[in-house]
Amino acid sequence: MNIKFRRLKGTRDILLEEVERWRWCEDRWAEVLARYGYGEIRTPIIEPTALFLRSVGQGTDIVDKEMYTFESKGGDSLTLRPEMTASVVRAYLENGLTRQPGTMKFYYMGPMFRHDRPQAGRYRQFHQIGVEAIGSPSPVLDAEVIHTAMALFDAVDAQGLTVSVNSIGCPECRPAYVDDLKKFLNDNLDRIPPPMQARLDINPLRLFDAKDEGVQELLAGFKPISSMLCGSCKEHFQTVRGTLDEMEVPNQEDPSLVRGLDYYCRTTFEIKAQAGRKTSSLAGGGRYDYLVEQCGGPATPAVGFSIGIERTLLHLNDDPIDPQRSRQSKVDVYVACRGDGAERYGLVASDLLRGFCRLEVDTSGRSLKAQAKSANLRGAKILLIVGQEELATGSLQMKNLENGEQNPVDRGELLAVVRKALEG
RNA sequence: GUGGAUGUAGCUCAGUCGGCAGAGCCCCUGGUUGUGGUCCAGGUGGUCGUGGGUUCGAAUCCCAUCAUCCACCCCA
Repeated sequence: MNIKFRRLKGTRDILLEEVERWRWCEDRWAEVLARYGYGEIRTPIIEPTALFLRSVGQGTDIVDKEMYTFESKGGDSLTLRPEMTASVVRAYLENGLTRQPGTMKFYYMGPMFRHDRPQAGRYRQFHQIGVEAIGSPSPVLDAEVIHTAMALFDAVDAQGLTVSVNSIGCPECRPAYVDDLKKFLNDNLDRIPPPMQARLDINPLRLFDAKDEGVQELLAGFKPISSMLCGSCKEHFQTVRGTLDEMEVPNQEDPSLVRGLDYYCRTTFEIKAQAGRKTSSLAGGGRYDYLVEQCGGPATPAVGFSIGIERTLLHLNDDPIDPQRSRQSKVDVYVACRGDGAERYGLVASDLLRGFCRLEVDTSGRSLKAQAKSANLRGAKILLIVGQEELATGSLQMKNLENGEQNPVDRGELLAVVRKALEG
């Protein structure tokens, strides 16, 4: 068919049966998050571009090449959010929550936008569920946050995941390490592919992200950041890992885990899935103790993560959705109508059934046979038939589609009779 | 931005050596004058992604282009 409009590259339609899967997950996640003390936050999908420039950071791929940025009619630069942490921090400050006692714990679910090249598990509009816990510097909170992420995966039966953790230090200890790293890399420039050399000056830590074998090998020969952490960062990291161990969250240190966003400090972590011989990152997060201050608020430590919903669903590996069978919504009662006035009579007479069941009144004008077929396809337990005879006698034919029994029902008794039939 | 694969009916896909555009599923109608899930018969549905080229003749060969998927980069 010559369709006039197609969906944008990297976007998807989710319908019916697949939406049910999403909601199944979302319901469980909301329940888990409430148990960890999180409340939901919803923020706008568009934000001032500067918010992401300052938080995510220039020099990151997200900001440099993946943002959906456009100009408003008033001439302001706006951006479709590529991630949520910046928005939550903005909202935290804008709503005057800095004076709230204790740690503010928010969770969110919603679409994010990054102008990437799409591929398996990667979309330009994708969805994340995540948390931000703002106001505590405690390493114990880092551990709880990681535990929360695992609880979310648990709640939807996601198996076979591994937790990687690292510490990237703080402004006290990181600069010295970065300097040494920069020197080391400059001495070995010939072993770094040119496209990655650009990264060297802006954020050399991100070379650790490279999958290039030569670079990996090179960096494997360099001292890990853990060897350069200051005393308090070292202690923080040890407490995070120790607490995870006590909570029986298997985790491994990954010195190459530096994450692609600027605002992280100390703890960074990632949760990965093995799919064949490939690993894909389902979730990532970490501590960001300086972001709130950077956004104009008081110095406030925080930690959070986000989970990729599409990737998680992909990993769940459920039975594939049958495209033929999943294009009709389910109902309990189906009303087939035939002849003049039947549709009107059928709708008015059966409408009260909607108080306790799912109902569909067929107004297609097809043959009774076709309507009955649809009733079956829609999973109806009861078929109500309205024709001229029923109109004349003030009744409906009620057919039980499970056992084939059929009887006339007086219109006045319809509610009671259908309710009983559905319950039995 | 780079590389690879694939584009044929609503869906999943065949289509040989260049020779009438196909199957299964879905849908519609009938068998059953008003009855589903099984069965039988019939039917609707096509810009063969698009544009050009070669040829008597192109879904098929060539070129270009677009789209989708996969991979790289990077990330969720």
